[in-house]
Amino acid sequence: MTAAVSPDVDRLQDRLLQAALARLADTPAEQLSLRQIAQELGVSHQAPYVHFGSRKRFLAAVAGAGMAQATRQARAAISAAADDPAARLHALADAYLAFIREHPHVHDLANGPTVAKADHPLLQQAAIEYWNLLHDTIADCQPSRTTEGETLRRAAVTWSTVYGISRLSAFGQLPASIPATADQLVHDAIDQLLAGWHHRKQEPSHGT
Amino acid sequence: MTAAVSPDVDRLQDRLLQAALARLADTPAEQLSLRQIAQELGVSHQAPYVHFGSRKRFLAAVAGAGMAQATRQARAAISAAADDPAARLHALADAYLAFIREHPHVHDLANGPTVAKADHPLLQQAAIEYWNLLHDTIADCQPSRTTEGETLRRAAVTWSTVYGISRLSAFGQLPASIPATADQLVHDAIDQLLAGWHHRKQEPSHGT
DNA sequence: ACGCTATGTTGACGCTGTCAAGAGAAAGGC
DNA sequence: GCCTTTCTCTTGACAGCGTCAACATAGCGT
Repeated sequence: MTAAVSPDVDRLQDRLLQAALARLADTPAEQLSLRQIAQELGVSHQAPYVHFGSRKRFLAAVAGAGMAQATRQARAAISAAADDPAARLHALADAYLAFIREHPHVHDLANGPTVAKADHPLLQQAAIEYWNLLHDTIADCQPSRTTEGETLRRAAVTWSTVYGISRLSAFGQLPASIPATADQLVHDAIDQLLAGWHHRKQEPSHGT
Repeated sequence: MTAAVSPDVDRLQDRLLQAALARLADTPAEQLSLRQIAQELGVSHQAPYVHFGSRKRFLAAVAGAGMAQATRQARAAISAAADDPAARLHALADAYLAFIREHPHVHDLANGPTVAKADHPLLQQAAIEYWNLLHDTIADCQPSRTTEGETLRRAAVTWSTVYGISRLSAFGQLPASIPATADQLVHDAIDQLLAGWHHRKQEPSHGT
């Protein structure tokens, strides 16, 4: 039972994760080489293995670190938004879009079949925290009588929609003929969902 | 220049693709080995390379073959559905769900960063055909006065929603606490979208 | 002082994708 | 006829990869 005794004791672990995240900026996770990362940091090819045990667990930790960073950015974006629940939801969607655009391979790694949440506690924890953030932000947009089950379903659908548009857009899978940006599609879809929840028609207004 | 002179001349190419698809049933694309596939078919380790040039192009062809098969199944499902446009859209969503559940790794390969549509004509063609099927099925659900641009946007959002729910569900990313199956979420979301399309419209959206 | 645990190193193994060169058959012009 | 080209496929080699095993070195509690 020991935590970090001093801030720079186990820096290698963090440096490995940071180096991997840096490479993921322009390289898919599957062609990421542990040996190259180790060499880049000037350590032996076994150093990553010492700390993480296997490539899979290392990648899971990388994904966890990336997701944790995304969670922090999303929280900051929500805090900076207006006090309106709907505005905060839009801000969260913007943060999601920004994250997947800046780090598509981190997102792909965290949500793909390569690693499982059980592969590293960092990833498991990060996934829970991100989901809680999504859930709470969406729950704040619900009318007062909404049941928790209904809120969960709406959160799942909302997240899936933002996720789908963002991911298809990030990997260029949406046809170029569509006369809208991914941002427009996402915000329109959210407005539509919000309107459906409150079930009386009005013109949704949100800033940006 | 010749095409298939006889039905069993270039069978190796197809057999390679089929063997790869079979392995993708329970193995992620990234840990698929061309050498193993070749050995399984009793040919040399260079045989796949002869036909496809590189691992990337081979995987693109595999993804294309898988997508083409998915397109056929989706078409069949639509044909078997009732004559109602909404029923056909639901049937298409069911086919999509079934495909991603049966072949999650094929779907992941075709929509991920590993291969690009330009890597093999088969994939490019299959992507176009699937999109056309989606677009046409969704277009049939639009009120008569809908513009083509609006239809395109709605098709993109609808597809993204189905895609998001299906993919998150297929890879176990949706929390277990949600009191609904992926099928229920998908069909509820589609019903909501359909209702939104036919209901009195809110503000006309932005232009191009 | 001693051993334990954490942290890193070196060396080897089998597997992978890819390159290079060649074998054998079919196709087609002379 | 034959000769050349093309297509299909094989064999052999190479560097890079993840991983296993064994060893080195420090810090620390007892």
